[in-house]
Amino acid sequence: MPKTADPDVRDRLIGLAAARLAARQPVSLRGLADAAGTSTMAVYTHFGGMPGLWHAVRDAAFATLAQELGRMSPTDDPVTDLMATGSAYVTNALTHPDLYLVMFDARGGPDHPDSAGTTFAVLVTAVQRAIDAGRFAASTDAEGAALELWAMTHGLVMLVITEAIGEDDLNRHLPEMAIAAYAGFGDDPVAARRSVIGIVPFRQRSP
Amino acid sequence: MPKTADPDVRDRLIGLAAARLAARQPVSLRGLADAAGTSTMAVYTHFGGMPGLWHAVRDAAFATLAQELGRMSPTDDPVTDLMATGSAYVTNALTHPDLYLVMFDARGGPDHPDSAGTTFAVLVTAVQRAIDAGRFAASTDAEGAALELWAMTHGLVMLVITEAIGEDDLNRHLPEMAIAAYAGFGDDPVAARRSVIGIVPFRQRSP
DNA sequence: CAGGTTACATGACAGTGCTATACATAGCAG
DNA sequence: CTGCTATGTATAGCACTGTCATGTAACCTG
Repeated sequence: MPKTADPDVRDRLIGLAAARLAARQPVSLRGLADAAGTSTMAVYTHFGGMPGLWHAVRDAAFATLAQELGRMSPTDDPVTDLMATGSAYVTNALTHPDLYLVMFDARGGPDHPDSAGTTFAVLVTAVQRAIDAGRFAASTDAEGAALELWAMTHGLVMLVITEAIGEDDLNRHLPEMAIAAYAGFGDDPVAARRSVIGIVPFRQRSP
Repeated sequence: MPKTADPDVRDRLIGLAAARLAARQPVSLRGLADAAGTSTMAVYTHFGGMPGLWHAVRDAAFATLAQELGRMSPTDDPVTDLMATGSAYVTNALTHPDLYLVMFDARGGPDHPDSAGTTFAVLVTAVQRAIDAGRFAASTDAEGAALELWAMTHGLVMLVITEAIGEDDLNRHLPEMAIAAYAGFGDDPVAARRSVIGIVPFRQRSP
């Protein structure tokens, strides 16, 4: 009996929100509805309100990131792949800093476990490959190691986005931090250092 | 000739803003002015607007943190002191998570260099002590090493505050990450590990 | 004590997210 | 194919936000 909601409107709202975010324009309920050619109520039927919209934007951003990281073609060196994954992660974050902030907005509330989870799983898999290849100690906890790599990368990225440090600081220090982490996971420091060569720069140019 | 602004009103506004932040109450211009027993214009004469108020709150938070970290009494092991500094940093952040978010709010704009700078200087000094004591390689860049330790700690803290990971994850992984970093700075891994013992837990209890 | 300058009070304005109500439309029952 | 019903959407208003123009009163200087 019901009239079905138009999923196109939903996608348009999410896309427009991300676009205004990227353009550093204020993203407001009325502005979004006008741009989408609908009324403010559409946001409530589809998302239940602005927080719900932000939640959907965040989920979409994580899905895009997971897809982006997932389609990287692995080389014969799993540690090099790990470093390349980190590089892609940083590039994504610094190319869309406002979207990255929404992804990690503290006012986001608990999300579906598959939002950030699937993205994190990509990293865990990459770590597991390094373990299986014997580069990391067999006793290494893949999830724990992935969490540590994620945390250090996230920290540098956040400091860059909040302008506490410069982008050059990130390019200078992330390789060194990664090498130290890899060594801590039982990798040969020399091999770890070799795996990092040629990965930088993390981003081609400023936007 | 002029009528001088009351610095007491200024301090009261900053303190009330921080208090409402800690109480997780919405901090609005009118609510603040009412609680401070003044009018909304006081915020404009003292801070030029709400962004200026947030800026002042952030500066005050950094000053408090620098003072808190600075009055830690050094032991005979500079690396242990470094770890203790990190522990105090984490405790401060997780005890006042909303204030921590304001300190690193991306919409804060460029701040006076002495705001976060003096806090960071405390960490640089602690690293320099480890270098002078021969625990870190003499070739170690004190500022660079401090930045790396800061970034990894900040990353873990932010992930905890945004509820991407749990507080127990931080307690579990920060020591390991620090040990790996210390080793990368040239410290003996065994000595590094010994320096970390007894530092955890980073926070006594949940708030 | 007078003058001028400034902090602070009042009120209005544009904008925000949210929601109660009215309307239009899509889908199923007959 | 018709009519009912359930649902998405439009409209308008509410309470709230930060900002600023104006007015008043207090202060310091000369």
